[in-house]
Amino acid sequence: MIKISELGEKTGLSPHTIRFYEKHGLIEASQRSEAGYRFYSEADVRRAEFVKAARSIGFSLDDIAQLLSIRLDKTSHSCQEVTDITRHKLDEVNERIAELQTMQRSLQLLLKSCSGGPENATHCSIMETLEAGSSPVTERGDES
Amino acid sequence: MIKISELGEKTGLSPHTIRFYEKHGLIEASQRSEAGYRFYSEADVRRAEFVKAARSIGFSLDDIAQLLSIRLDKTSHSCQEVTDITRHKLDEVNERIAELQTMQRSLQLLLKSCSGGPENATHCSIMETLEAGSSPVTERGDES
DNA sequence: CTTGACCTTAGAGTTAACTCTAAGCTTATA
DNA sequence: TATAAGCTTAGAGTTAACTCTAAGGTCAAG
Ligand SMILES: [Zn+2]
Ligand SMILES: [Zn+2]
Ligand SMILES: [Zn+2]
Ligand SMILES: [Zn+2]
Repeated sequence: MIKISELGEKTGLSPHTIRFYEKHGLIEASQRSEAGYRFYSEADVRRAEFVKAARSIGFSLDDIAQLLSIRLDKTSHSCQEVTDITRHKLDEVNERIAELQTMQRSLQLLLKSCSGGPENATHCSIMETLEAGSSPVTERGDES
Repeated sequence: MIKISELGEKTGLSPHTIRFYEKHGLIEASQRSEAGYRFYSEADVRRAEFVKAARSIGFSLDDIAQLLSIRLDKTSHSCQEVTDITRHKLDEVNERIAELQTMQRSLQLLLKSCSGGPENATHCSIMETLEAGSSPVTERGDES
């Protein structure tokens, strides 16, 4: 049985974060001392490590709550349930990457168009593009 | 001179958002009616469109505040200042894309390892990977 | 018996960019 | 002159995942 700071060291989570996860039902201390100190078993540590691993991959706390409930009773949950959660997360990630890549292209085009030199910004093509009200990537066929 | 809802139609921003931007110094109504109604000039519209364009590209409100102060007096600001802001934003975007791509690879590997079928999750390789405490991408050379 | 490190709780603060609510005033239209 | 649409403000709520604070209790070492 280890205390919260030791669990923190083992998992790389801060005691604050561990308590926060507990409040959200992700982590539990299977024992408390008389004074109320949390004590964690080996199984508690494994659960906390599971949470940490899932978090590192990018799962949300809600996703993790679902994965943990599957973990608690694997026989009554299917691989499909697990892949559904995973695929859904992957979809979100793909969507976000696509959005960011659009920004990336816009920013790269802006940078390519401007010298970046010490001359004043009177004729800066970045400013001009923004003033034209169009993103440099979205600028396809707006008027005839 | 147009009212706030018309500015909203022209820019695709809601009146709420326009007032929010005003509170943060991005947009201003150059006139108010006696009753206090905001009235926007052509120049105000162009400024709002600038904000909208910059926002669409992904600039933060703080970035936009800087770009606007350059726009107000282009002769005393350089192209370099403009590219600095743009490059800094691009760096952030690139960094975020890299993080998301790491997640993407992890999630893809997880999905590849699991059948996703209706069998129960007792031997689910996704669960096993998470229980091993390692992300499937970060799993290089941890022990000897 | 006194430090000092660590633990407890409830609850507030952080970040970004909105988004909405309440309560009341204005304005155009029928 | 109603009625409805639209405007005003201040301020609260939203989201996610922490992060920190305050005020106090516990415990091992010297
Ligand atoms: Zn289920
Ligand atoms: Zn330039
Ligand atoms: Zn400057
Ligand atoms: Zn599986």
